[in-house]
Amino acid sequence: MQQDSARRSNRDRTEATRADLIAAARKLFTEKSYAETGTPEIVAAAGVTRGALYHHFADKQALFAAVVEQEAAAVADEIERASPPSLDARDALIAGSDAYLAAMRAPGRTRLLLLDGPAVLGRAAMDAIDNRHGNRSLREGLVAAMRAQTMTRLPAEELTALLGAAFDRAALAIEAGASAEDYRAVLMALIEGLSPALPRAPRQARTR
Amino acid sequence: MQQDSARRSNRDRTEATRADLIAAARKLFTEKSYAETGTPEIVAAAGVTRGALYHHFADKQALFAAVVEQEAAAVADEIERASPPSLDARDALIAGSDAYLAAMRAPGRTRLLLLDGPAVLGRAAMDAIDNRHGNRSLREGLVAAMRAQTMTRLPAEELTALLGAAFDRAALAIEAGASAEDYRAVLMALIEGLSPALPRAPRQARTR
DNA sequence: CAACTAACATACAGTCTGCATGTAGGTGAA
DNA sequence: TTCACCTACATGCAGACTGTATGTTAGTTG
Repeated sequence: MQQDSARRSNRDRTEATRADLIAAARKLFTEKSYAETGTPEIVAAAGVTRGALYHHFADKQALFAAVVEQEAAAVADEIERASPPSLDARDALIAGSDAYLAAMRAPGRTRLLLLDGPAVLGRAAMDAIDNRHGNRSLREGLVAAMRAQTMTRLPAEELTALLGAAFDRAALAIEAGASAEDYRAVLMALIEGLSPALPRAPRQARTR
Repeated sequence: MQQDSARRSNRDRTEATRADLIAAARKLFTEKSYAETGTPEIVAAAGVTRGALYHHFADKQALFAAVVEQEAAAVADEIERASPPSLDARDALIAGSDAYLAAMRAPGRTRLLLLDGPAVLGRAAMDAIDNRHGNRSLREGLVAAMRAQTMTRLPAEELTALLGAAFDRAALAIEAGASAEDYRAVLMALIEGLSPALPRAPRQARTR
């Protein structure tokens, strides 16, 4: 009778414990920083012991990586949802940009993904995560725009990385209290600048 | 007789000890990371005890901040030396850009200034340091170019931050083994894109 | 030269990480 | 069904690190 809560398969136990740990760690890593969050605090919040943590994750960094991966996926999801394939290249790029900036306003996300992430996991590992999630959208958008002849042809990988870095910096500045409009304007000017052939219509409505 | 080494004024002692600590910390912070470098290791390399460290610096972070400040100043110095006021706005911008990318090739500098710095000190503190040193050059270059009508007028603060972020990302990628030429080309295209009125002459000299 | 202060060295308390060992519960084969 | 095995944890421990408090020596000042 008391089976319902007591009787759980090993796979269910693993899944639940891992999810609890990731959720607790996510909350703490976004409220404080990676360095300021200790594993005793995490496991207390998750309702398990440190033994469970070190059973499921190689070390504190591995748990952090799992949190980052999940959070990056969530951001990418918000972007994809905001820029459906029905939009043309330029509009999709703009919609995706705004969705990214909006998604990064979630408390603590900028520190998790843009400060602690690169420092703790390294730029290489962080690039791999980005390329699986957030930057993938941007890259596809840029490639589409270049294919549609609305953008100068440049190496996609490199352009994605640099524009992505600019977006990241804008997100950080906006969270720090800077004007979102100003940063958005500069970002758009940077992208606009890569569209050579287009007449320089100042602020034409975006119907296409 | 043995005064020469034994007899030192307090100010000399302080200066020497602080310099030794900063130098030792700089070496270790650039070889390993901030987190992987312990204060026992630093003071051993500097030839003092941890008591001296905590006498001169509030904590490990404060020592790190001093190292970052010094390193940022060194980078800014290399940039300024490469872009004298005799150059016109555009040439100075290009020379400064190349000098920055060259300066960031010093081993460990990208991690110190671009990964650990922001994560440990926070973006706000890091911005303050950048604005005193590296970014100042870039900002002045951009403002000069905008004044000379060779660049679209945009908010200087924001444009500097975003272009600076792109430069930073390029430096990281280049250190990771990416093609310096490709990243340089994309950076130049981004800057070039901000020069609207100019005919799209590929590489016209720019006497004014 | 005497009082005072700055520049350290030493010792200690608290906390953290990672691992090694122990145990209870789930699983698969006979 | 049962028994051997394995997975999922809990507990305890070793090493290391940070920051501070206290003690000592060397410089400074009236």
